[in-house]
Amino acid sequence: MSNKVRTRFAPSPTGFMHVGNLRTGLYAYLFAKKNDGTFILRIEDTDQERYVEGAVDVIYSTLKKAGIDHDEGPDKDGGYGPYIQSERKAMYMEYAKELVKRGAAYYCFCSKERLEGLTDENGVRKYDKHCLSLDEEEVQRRIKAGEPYVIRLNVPAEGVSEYDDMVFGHIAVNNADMEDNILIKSDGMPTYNFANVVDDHSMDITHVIRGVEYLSSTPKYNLIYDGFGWERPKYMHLSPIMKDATRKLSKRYGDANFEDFVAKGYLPKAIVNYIALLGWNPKDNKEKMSMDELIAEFSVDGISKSPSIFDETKMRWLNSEYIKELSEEEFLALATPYFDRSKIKGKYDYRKLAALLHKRTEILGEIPEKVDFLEEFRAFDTDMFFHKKMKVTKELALNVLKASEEVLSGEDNWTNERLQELVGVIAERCNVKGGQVFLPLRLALTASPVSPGGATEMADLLGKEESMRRLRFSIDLLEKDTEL
RNA sequence: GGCCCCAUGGUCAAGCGGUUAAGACAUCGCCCUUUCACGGCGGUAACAGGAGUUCGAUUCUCCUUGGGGUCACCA
Repeated sequence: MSNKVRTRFAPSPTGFMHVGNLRTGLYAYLFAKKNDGTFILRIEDTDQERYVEGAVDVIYSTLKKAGIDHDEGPDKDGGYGPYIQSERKAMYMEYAKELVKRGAAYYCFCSKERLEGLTDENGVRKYDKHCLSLDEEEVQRRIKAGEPYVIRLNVPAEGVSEYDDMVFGHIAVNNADMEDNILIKSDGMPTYNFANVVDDHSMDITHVIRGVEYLSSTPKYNLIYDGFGWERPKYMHLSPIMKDATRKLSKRYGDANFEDFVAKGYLPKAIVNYIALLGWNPKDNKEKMSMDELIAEFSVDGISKSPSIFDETKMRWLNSEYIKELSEEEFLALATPYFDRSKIKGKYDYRKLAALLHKRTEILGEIPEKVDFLEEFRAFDTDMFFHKKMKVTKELALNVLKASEEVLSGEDNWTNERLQELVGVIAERCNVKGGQVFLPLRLALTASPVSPGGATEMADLLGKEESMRRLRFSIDLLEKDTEL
């Protein structure tokens, strides 16, 4: 047993990784790295009911994408294996027997019927230690006779169990409020409660980092450690991430999985950065942080005790910050699959498009809707041309567009730079300000109040032929409208 | 229902007895290479309520209210 910090992340292979769960793993990782410790991955697959095929691979790939590297795990033996709970089955019964010997646990033969009879008016049931009084001889006789049995924890009938949590502080629970939980089920398999303690101890876990749902049952875990005479680990319980004030963010809502966010166009780094900030904040208020910075800044006193509501809007912002710092090449590479998924697949200059979109993209997933207008030009509401601040009216817009048609139709050097110059010419001819040309022109070409670029950039992208076609179309539309 | 825990703007949150109660996101307004966006600047907005303790409470104590968790042969 060394003094080195050892933390673990013990997910169940039940499908995609939920961000709340990932955050727990992240904190365990950050704490270990911050303290020069070891971070261990353990797969808790004892619940065959919930087991999902391929889910173990999801755990690996999620951790890899998130940049969370485990030092030990099923694929990285550190001498504390096996790291998959189902492969550890054999050891638990022996440990349980040891605990019985030490008087901290006992055999129980009570029938389901008898147990149900113990239910009180609130529907709450607490085992009455009925089998605790059985003597050794009778126990052995009944086991030999093949009677089914479980092994229960022997919680003291009186007194208080307490411990100090690293984030919640002192926690005290009356022993009388705790039940003699089952450690070994009648099928000989351990319950989670027991397996967890045995695993943590045999893997030398020094700091147990997990969700608050275990806060009040931790005294029970401690009773097991005490029963064996093992040193208790330190505990760090984490408040949940909520969907809103009353609902926990959970798999059931289907929108909280790491993979789902990646699919929507969030960069893994941004997701990790955001969830790191949910429930924890560094002393200096820094928000955008790399994994190395997170490790350097991480501290337990920055962890908050109250639940945090997941705010996707803020994560979008953080994601846009990460996108902006990408190089043009990197952005083009990331955007290309989204171009291919949009209506403009295979058309237009992706590089040019990417350059325009780069600073205007919060999440990659919104790229298709931002470029679809290139292929979807149709009748629109001409009220868009009315702009009070720019002093643009439909009439003015019509004049400008007509002049634009004349000027632009004779131009063969169709580049952004040249078009900029021509806007000046048009403005002069109509005796209006430049902005009064840019605005109507941009609207005429895109049929949309917001576009991924200015008027000339849009014209450049569309090419002369298509630009002229749209210009004509918009003029017709406006003429028809202003006549009425 | 018993027990454990939590409580600062719409959201994340700083604050650890004396502050004009930070900052970020969102929102609103203004500015900007005359249009979109980016960017810059600024505004609106909070200590759940009530008793104490104290010269003085957002900060400490208690109660109320609200919320979360937990009471399994699930993890």
